[in-house]
Amino acid sequence: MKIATWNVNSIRTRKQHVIDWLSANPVDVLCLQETKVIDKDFPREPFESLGYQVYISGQKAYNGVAIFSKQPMTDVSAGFTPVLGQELAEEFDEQKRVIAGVIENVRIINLYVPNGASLDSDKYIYKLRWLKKLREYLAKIILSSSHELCICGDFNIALEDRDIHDPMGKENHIMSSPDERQALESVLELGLKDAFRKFTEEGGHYSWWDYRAGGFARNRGWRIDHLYLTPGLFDRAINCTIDKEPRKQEQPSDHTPVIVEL
DNA sequence: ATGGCGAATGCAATTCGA
Repeated sequence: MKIATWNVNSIRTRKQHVIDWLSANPVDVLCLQETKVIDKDFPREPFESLGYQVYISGQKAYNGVAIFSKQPMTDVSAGFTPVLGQELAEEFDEQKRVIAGVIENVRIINLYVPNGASLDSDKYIYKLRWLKKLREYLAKIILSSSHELCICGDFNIALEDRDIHDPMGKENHIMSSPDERQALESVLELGLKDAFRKFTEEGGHYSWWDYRAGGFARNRGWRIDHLYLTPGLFDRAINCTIDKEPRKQEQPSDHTPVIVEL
């Protein structure tokens, strides 16, 4: 089974890119972030025509997540509240950042973690609180179900310096500050391992490059899109790669797909 | 890195992203 994650930065703008990529790379599951569209306007048809079930949780202009799956998923849910309760709805589920479902005894949880803007921003506080809530959400799921987990998506965090093209002096930079790294480490302590690092130790491998200042051409990137697996799945992983091809196309997303093969 | 680029909204200029 192949599972991929890709922040497309608007599914309407990137529709043809995703069609082309899926035609060439017919993965079993594709998790998308930043779809940026309300559910009734999501372009379902081309992906259903490619043989995918389409599960979406979107909103106007910002955020938005989706899962495309070759086989129907069970127990599909959006947001934290189906697990943690309705009292969180306004604070955490107004922004559409979580969609999950089960396929072949694997629970796939697709995330778009808040960016945080900068360390002096209220959005950074929200990012840290959101990650703490994510930990509660995952802990409860782990306690109440026997499925293996694949937690994937745009985490907006480069966990280690080798995940950044130029890590010097990035302690106060969003996506690499100690507090947000610790918040993610705390999530991973539940028993999740980075699929990409099972196969690749060296730096220089990124999933996002800034549109500005020729970021991609100069490979000035960050590895912030991740696939984290519970131990049973991690053992089953036979490959995990970053496909830079879509980032080379005209009018690309600033992110590119990451794929794990189980 | 002061900004640089791109998308959405909505129709010009602003907000957001990372």
